[in-house]
Order: sequence, then structure tokens, then C-alpha cells
Amino acid sequence: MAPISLTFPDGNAREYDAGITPAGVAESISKSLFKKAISATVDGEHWDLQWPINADAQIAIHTMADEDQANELVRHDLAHIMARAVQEIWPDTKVTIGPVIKDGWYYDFERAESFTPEDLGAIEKKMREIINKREPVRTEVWERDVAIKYYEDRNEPYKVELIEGIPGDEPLRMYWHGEWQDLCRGPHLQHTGQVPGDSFKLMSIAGAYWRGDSNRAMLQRIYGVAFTGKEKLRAHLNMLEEAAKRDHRKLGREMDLFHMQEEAPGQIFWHPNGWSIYTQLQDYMRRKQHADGYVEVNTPQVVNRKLWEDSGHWQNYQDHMFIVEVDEEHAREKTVNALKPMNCPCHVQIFNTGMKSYRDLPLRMAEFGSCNRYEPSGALHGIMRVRGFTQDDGHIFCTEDQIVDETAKFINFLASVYADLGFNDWTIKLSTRPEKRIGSEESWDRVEKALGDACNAAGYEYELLPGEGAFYGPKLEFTLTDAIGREWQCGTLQVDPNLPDRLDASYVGADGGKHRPYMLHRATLGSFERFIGILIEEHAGKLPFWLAPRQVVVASIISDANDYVHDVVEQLRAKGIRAEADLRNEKINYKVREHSVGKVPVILAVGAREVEDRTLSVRRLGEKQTSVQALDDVVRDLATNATPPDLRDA
RNA sequence: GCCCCUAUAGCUCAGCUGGUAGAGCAAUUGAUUUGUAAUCAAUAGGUCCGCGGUUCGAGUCCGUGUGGGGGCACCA
Repeated sequence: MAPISLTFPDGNAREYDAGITPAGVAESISKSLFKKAISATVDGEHWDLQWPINADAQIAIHTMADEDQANELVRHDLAHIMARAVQEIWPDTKVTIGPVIKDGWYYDFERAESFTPEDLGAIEKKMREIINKREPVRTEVWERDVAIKYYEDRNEPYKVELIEGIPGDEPLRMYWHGEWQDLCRGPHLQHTGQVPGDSFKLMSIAGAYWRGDSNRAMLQRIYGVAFTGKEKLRAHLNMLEEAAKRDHRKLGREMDLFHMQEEAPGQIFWHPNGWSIYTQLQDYMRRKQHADGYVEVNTPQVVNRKLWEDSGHWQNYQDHMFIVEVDEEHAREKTVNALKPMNCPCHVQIFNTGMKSYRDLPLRMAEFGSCNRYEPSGALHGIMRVRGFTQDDGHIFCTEDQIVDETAKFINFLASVYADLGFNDWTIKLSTRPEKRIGSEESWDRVEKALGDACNAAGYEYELLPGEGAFYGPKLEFTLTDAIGREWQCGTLQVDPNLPDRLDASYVGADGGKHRPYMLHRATLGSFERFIGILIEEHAGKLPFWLAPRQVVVASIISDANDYVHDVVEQLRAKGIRAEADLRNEKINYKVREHSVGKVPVILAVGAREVEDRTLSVRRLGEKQTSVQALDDVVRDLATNATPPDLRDA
């Protein structure tokens, strides 16, 4: 065999016989490296220690110290080990797939009986037994007919289907963890004993459709988390515990922001505190949009089905609309209406009044549009996914040439809003043409490129989501994460040549002819409901001062201070600050605790000294220390802080 | 919508294998005038989510509906 040259990360190269495996390479370096080795990177590809190398290459041998590779392998091996454990305990279970995900893995099973939470303990125990056996992991490439026969004989139809879906020229790789076999791309560890048995935990059981298709079998999914060390697992579990305290549903109750009840599932009863956040946010958005060149409109809630038929939504989304049927006394037939599930068709109606010239474009039309959608019961989630919500909606009517500029302008607008609200960690996703679509390939090419160019022009990177666009056009999604790391789409921008066409929107061009505008659907917050949910979780309830529903509590220490407390509250209110008095006959400790739990940003305590000196004892949320300041200084300082960021002097 | 879990006082929860409900906090009332995260005492508070069934007897067991949670699917 011809020798090959392998170059190591330090730049040194060594010669080996072609077909050498990374395991062999590691062994040639040292016995201890061989024992510690878990995988390799060969020419940038994550490589199993058992896979042969047949040509010159760059190589790096990995150990558990290489966090990224180690996590991937540990999680992936655990997926196999868990599947093996499950089949050892319940041999009638059929296996499907088990990929690595963020912080862990899952594996989908088919089994007649349901797994119970108690089963997880039994499975974990069996997994540890398998790990302790330190059985070798072995791999082979199989012919496809052999593999299919093998799985048919073992009554594993899902594996057969998987193999049938793999392109014919791709080799089929098999892995054994001990005697247990699974179809798998790899790579894997050397032996089960390399998995740290104290650094994983099975978390939950969930239903999941085979191949993500709701028409196919519902499988049982078991989720696990795993890390390379016990401490990291503990830190992760701790983080989840802390995150649960920031849950907007919990804080919504504790801060008395809103409630929901059975008679109106998916709809929100906003309490005074929550509504205060909502209106502050809306006032802020109204000013920002006005400054960015939007005109604000408002459109009807109950709209005849005809408009939804014309727009095409009736045909596609009838099941998800609240239908309102009205018997008109004098009408021959009852009318069928729908609560508006979206604002776009209504905005086109406004656009369509009068003649529009190319000089009117781009026309930026905004509405805080209340919408109702009959979302499937399983989709509802706190105030993040609801049936009644208000979008900070807007539609930009423009020409194709204006798409890049308008999109870049919007991205900058959104970035400024998010920054004002305390978000620096958000991502852009560009969803491109789906399989089912309308419009020419050329027009998709142009418009997809326009969105990408706009991101670049605004100075932001984006992630591509191929095939995830709407049937009429590509879109940008702006996502934020909640307390436990779930991603939520908040902002969006969608390019739509379709709706103007369906609803016959047009403008007169410079050539005097009639033209179709493009429509950019865009929302910055998405909906006030979802955004406030995210906002609460992001800040753990400690909202920026200007958004806090209860900004200041002035608390008396003795009742002789009551008059002064009233005076202070009055002065603060005169400056537009949401201040209230707490004159209850309670200890200051009690008041401080109660208002701290209620996330009031500033507590001003007033005792005999403060009354005497016209001062205030200032305590800010989260700080242990207090400071005594002159009343006038405090009022001036708080008034500055209470100003929304867009109204502050630069 | 689908799978699993779940529903006891305003909140957080206890109630063992069926024998007609309990704690802490909150609330109310009274006392306490207090210096930066819970003052003391008393009182009141519950069709045990709805409906059906098993049983002499159901908060407890079974079925079903509704709401909620975790996922999956969906998200114009």
C-alpha cells in the first residue's frame, strides 16, 4: 500500500500506510493518547476512530477535553445506549431515529404501551449498566439489500423505510454498541465506558410524529440531556430551575399583570399592571413608527367572508378563523363574517381608495391590529401563543426596486427598537422558496437576493432556512429566546407580490401605465402579547424603569411621615412617574420585601429623619444598599429615567 | 389536532392502600409606630375542574368533557 502523509495541528507530518485509522494513528503516538482518544477531525470532517484514511490529510485526535466533539459523541452514543436499554427492557419496542440536539439527544420509539415517568428511572439504570460493561463500539458498511433483509427479519419497519430513503450511492453504515446494532452515520466513541455515566439525565417523554408528518404514526420520544462532566450537568439543571422562576406565567401572577381563564382560552385579561406595560410599549412604538415614516390606520374586526375569499385566506385558513354568522332581519340570507385573523387585506382596501401614483411609494401603513385566530388547542402557550392578539403590523407598498432599501431600513428600525427594549441577542433567518409556491423562478431569485442584500446592507448576518418561505414569497424572521432557550419568532418581514394581485392593488407609474406594487408585510414586536411575554422573561420581571408598571413606592416608616409621603408621591406623579404611597402600619422590612417581590424598581422610605431634612432613603431593586438623597434630586433623577429611550436627548 | 402528564382555599402544596378536607403564605379584624426582604393574635375562606359510572360509601378507582403543562404537527 502506498504511504500517505498526515499533518497534525502543530504542523508536523507523519507517514502512514493508506487505510490507517485514527485509532492506529493515536496508538502510534502514545498508549495513553489511544486510551483517551474519542474521535478525530480529518480534513475538517468529524471522523470515527475506526474509519480508515486513504489519502493525505490534516488530522487532529480528539479527547474528552475537546468539548464540542465530546458533547456530540457522548450525546450520540447515549442515544444508542438508551435505545438498547429500552429494547432490552421492552423487546417489542421498535426503534426509529435518535439525533443529537442542543444539550442532549432524543430517541423516538414505537411501542403499544406508553412510557411512564417512572420508566425513565429504570431506563437510566439499565443505561448505566451498559456503560459499566465498557463494551466496544464497532462499525461496518453494509450492502443495502443485506441491511433491509436484516431489519425486515427483526420487524423494524421504520429502519427499512429509512434505508429505502437513503440515496443508492450512499454507503450504509452500521454500528454496534456491544451486541446491539443500529443504522447510523457515526462517528461514535471507542467503547460504551467512555460515556460519563454521571453526567446525563432522562428528562421527559413526549409524542412526536414519524418523519414530522401528522398523518403518520405518533411515536414516543424520550428526551435526555448529557454533558462531559457531572458539574456541567448540575449547572444545566440548576439553570433550568432558575429559568422556571422567570417564566412569564409565574411572574404574570406574582406581578399581577394578567390572567387567563377557561371561558376564553388563548385570550388575555390584562390587569392594570400588565396593561400599563402594554400601553407604554404601544405609545413607544407609535412614536417610533411615526418617526420612521409610517402612517397609522385602523380597520374593522368583523369582515364579510367575501374579502377573505378574495384574499385567498378563506380557502386556506377557514378552520383557523372565528366565524361570526349574523341573521339580518331583512336580509334574505344570513351573512357570514370572520373575525379578522390578519390586517393585510384591510390595508389593501385603504390603499385601493383613490388613485396611487409611483410618487406615493413607498407607502408605509401601520396598524396596531387586533386579530383573532382559532389556533389549535395544543399550540397555545401562556401569552406567547394566543388566539386573540394585537400585531404591531405594517405594510409597505413599494416597487421591486425599493425592496432592498425598505428592508434594510426596517432591519435598522427593528434593531433600534430591540436595543431600546434591552435585547442584544437576536437572530435573522431568511426563509426561501418552498416546494409549493407561485411565481417564476427568476422573480424568486431576485427577491430572495434582495432580502439577503438588505441584511448585508444593514450589517447583519442571517441564517438560511431553505424551503421555509411562504408560498408567495421569501421572508425574514427575527427570533428571540425565552427563559429556557426556546426560540420565538417576533419580528418578520415578508415579500408579497400575490395579495396586491388578488385584491387588484395598483399605482400609476412614471410611464402613465398601471402597475402592481409589492407588499412587504412587516412586524417588529410581532404581537404585543408574545413580546411582553419575552420581555418579562428576558428581564426576569425587572423591566426597564420606563416600562415598569409600578415605578416607585414611597413607604412610610412612621405614620407621622404620611403627609410628606403624599407630598412626594404628588411631585413624582406631576413628572409622569407611576408612584404610589404605602402608608400601611407595617415594618419597613415588610414593605421592602413585598415591593421587592413585586419587582418595583425604586422604593423610597420615609422616616422621621427624611421628613425633617426633606430627603428620601432610596433603595433600588436588586441592591442591598440604600442612599439618602435630597427630594429634588430624586425627583429630577427619576424623571430622567422615566423618559422612554426614544425621547431622551442623545 | 395528536401523544404523555396534570387539575384540592387567591397562591404554593399535603391528603397512605376508598370512610364525607388540612398546612404555610395571602385576605379580614384587632393590637403593634416600627429604619431597608416576612411583628403578633384571632377570624373567615373549599359544588376537592364539569358530567357520568363502580361502590353501602369517591378528593381518592374507571370513563368522558374542559382547562393547564411538556413535546409533535400548525403558526397566513
